[in-house]
Amino acid sequence: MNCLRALHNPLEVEFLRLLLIHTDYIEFEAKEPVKGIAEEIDENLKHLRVPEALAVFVSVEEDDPSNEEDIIEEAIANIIDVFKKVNAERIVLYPYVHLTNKPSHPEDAKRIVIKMFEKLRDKDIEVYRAPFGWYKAFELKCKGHPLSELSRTIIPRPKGREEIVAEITSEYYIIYPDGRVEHIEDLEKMDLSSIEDKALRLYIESEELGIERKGTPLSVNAMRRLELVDYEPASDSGNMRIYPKGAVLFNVLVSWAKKIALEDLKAMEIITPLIYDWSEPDIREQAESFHERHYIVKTPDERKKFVLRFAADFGLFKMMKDATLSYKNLPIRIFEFARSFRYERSGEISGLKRLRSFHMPDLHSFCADIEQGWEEFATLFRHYKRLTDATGIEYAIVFRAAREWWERLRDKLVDLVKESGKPAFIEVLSKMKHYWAIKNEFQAIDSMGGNVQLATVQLDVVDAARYGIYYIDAEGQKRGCIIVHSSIGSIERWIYAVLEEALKKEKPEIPFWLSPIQIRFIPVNDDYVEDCLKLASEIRARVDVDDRDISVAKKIRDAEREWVNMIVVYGEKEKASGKLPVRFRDGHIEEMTIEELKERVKELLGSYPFVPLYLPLRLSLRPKFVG
RNA sequence: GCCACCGUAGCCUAGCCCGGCAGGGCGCCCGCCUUGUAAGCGGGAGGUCCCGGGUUCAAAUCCCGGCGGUGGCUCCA
Repeated sequence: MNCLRALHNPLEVEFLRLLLIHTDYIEFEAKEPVKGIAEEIDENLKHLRVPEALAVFVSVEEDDPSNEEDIIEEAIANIIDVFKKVNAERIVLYPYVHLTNKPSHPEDAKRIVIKMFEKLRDKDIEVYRAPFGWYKAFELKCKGHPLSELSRTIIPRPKGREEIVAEITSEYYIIYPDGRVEHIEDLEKMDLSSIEDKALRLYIESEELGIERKGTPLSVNAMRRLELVDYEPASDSGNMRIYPKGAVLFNVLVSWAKKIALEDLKAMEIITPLIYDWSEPDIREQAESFHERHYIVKTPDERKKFVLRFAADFGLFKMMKDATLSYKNLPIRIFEFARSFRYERSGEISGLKRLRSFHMPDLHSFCADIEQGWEEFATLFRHYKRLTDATGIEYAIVFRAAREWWERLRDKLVDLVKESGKPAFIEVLSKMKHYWAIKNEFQAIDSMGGNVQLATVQLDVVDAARYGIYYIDAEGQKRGCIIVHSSIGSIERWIYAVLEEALKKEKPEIPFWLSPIQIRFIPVNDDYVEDCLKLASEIRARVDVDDRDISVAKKIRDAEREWVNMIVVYGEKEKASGKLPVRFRDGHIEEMTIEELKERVKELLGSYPFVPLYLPLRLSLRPKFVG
């Protein structure tokens, strides 16, 4: 869900020039004030002679006032660096517009020079300043050693992510379904017992307060024992092997994701390449800005390098940049089932929760304006909530928003939470951290009380113009789209969440529609295998037949350990009566005819997607993959 | 990436602290049993004790380095 970020080049925008001269002395005299610019000064500051000084001539160029502090800081760091290297005793700041041919407004320059002066003084450096806005006479004697004459151009160092993030402060709220918005004064000290929604409470403890979990999530062993997913030692860490039964579960989830996107939301599906040319400037810039967290693929002759995509955005945005869009087309939704790769650091990989290779159903909506964007955000939120509810997993609803957008969208957001009937935790950030104005997260709670993010919806107000994704409005003007990024979350994480939810119970159960094996027939002995095969083939469900030559009790035990939803023992009695004893996970047995069973299956399946079981019908023909 | 713990047959594991023939259960194969709602009985095959190095007469065991897994930290664009 992440983006190509074409950052503007700071070189072209703002800077400050310095000329640094290590002097035996510098002497100046203010002669005449420049009209409208000159600062008022004491008589005794009009004429100064400063020995053993580092003379710093400063000119301020057209600058962006929003970056002023950064520029000053960087300039001070440079001056002090030279000051120490040349071992000067004091500093003289000398405003000198002539170093540039595109000077800033004098008021800005004056303010910046004065601030620099004050900062240097605050660092206990003996510092003097020539008055601003006067015609001055000056004289100096340069020492002439190699470092005695230097010029520096100050470019505000683009801030690292850490710095930007460190400057952002957060406030927290809980929005209740009755419309109440509770401001949390102190997250550390808040009374969690007052939160009725258990998942929300667990989420806050786990993610926001970092309370330690009790141990290894149960799915880590279960995924292997159930022959769903396993580690692949012959690959890189975090690249999993998926067994046939895992593939069934995987494909049901994929069908579900596609059904939501393509049928319910009428998105258009696309397929884009996995690898992207490393020499494309925007791709390279984006990839490099991401801490080397990507795989590189080289051609055999090593003449070309490609980056393995870490999200669907690469191909999608390239495609949309080339597309011609009219306001009449909007909003449009584009879906891609995107296998993605992220080179997560070794300690960050974990079970099915965090992988280096994963499958992300990715849905992007392109909208005309913020109103349409919000409508889309709300629509997607409703869908994802309904669908998350359908899996029966325990989850918390979280929103994050930049302050300006929280203020702007607050009423609408509260209405959305009211409508959802579930309280939501919201983090309000002092400024925008990424591209989104507001985002939503569905946070599932695992068997150990830990949390993992599944679905997300993000309202992106900045990226479209940056990527060159435009539409033509009713007046024929080119305008940037509002992009809503969203996903139900990776298929792997869904497998994790479904298993974790099942494992919270004493007798784990996967919801019928997701379960790899839904019904198992157990013939009492060889004489009934053929009948069972025939019955199994009549039901549109994932059904199999345990035809192994072992005791019925043993077959039942195996079926239970495999979490089969319904077990049917079939022998003489059943053949005679036509009634099937269907054993459910809770242990109770219901007698029903084959027609009644088929009806029950239909009910349970409802409108969920169905994927057949692509495994031998007879258990005796199946290999054991684990154990 | 950092810290801690772990790595013995396809799977689960005993043995490791205190160096001396690698043991059990599941699964698999063979045979018997013909099975009725959570493990029927007997036999057999199966080992690079994660990898590399070191100490020692002798290393699964002790030491060093690596790889892999899990948890925590950080991170999650």
